[in-house]
Amino acid sequence: MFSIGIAAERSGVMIETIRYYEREGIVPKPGRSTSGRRIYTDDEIARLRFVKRCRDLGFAIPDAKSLLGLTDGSQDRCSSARTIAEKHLQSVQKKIRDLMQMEQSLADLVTRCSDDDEDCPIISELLSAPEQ
Amino acid sequence: MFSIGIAAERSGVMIETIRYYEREGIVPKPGRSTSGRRIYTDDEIARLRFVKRCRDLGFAIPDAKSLLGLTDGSQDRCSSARTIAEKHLQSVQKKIRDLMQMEQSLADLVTRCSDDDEDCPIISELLSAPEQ
DNA sequence: CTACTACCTGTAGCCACTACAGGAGCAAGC
DNA sequence: GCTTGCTCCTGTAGTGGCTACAGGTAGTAG
Repeated sequence: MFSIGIAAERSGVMIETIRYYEREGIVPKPGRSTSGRRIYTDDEIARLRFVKRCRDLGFAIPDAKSLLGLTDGSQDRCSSARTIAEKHLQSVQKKIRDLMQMEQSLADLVTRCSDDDEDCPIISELLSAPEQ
Repeated sequence: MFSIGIAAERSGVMIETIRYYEREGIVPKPGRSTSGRRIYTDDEIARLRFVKRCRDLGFAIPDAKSLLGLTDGSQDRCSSARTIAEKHLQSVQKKIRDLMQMEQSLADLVTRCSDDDEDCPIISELLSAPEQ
């Protein structure tokens, strides 16, 4: 049985964030001491760590909640989990593509920039009207 | 002289966003008609488009504001612009690296997932305690 | 007994919008 | 001239996922 501070330390989730997760119903409410302090079991700390790992992998909170829901031994856990993970993987891949496009455009601008104040490509290209 | 609707259409910035930019001082306040409606010049629409392009390239609003400030022919525009762009380029590259790391981890999980409910790697790896 | 923590609740702030609610003005058709 | 419907106005609240207070209580160490 652990205090929220210990739970934070062991799960890697900040205290304020733990309370936020509880408020939002992402993790179940833990027990309380007589004086009203939260008391966490190992199991509850594992749940917090689970959510942290999901978040580190970029899953949105609702996805993390769904994945956490699968840990209690429901049917078709694996295919459900894979569906969520594949969907997320695709969105990560799209983000990477978008960012690489951005990177290309930015690198172009920076490369072509040659301290010529009269024709700075960064300024002038951003200013130029699009063909629309 | 154009209404906010036309300005939105020509700049690609949504009406609500234009008002937001004005409120936040990112673009200067346009003139008003006698009945209080905003009136935009070509120049002001070009500024909106400039901010849009900056945002599309992922620049933060303060950066977009700085870059927009350079369009009025200040000294060292080009090197100032390049400094901002290089810094942003680096942060984009870092984001790409982080996302590719995520992608790798996710792809691993999905690949190793084989509909085995007893040992779904997505669930079990997320649940397993880290060595810490 | 005092000082210092760790904890509590509730609320506001972050970013960059987005989406209302509730009202006013304006142009076109009847 | 009157209605209809469109665009515009202001002001405020919501989004996601936290993070950071303010102001208070409880427990512990010296």
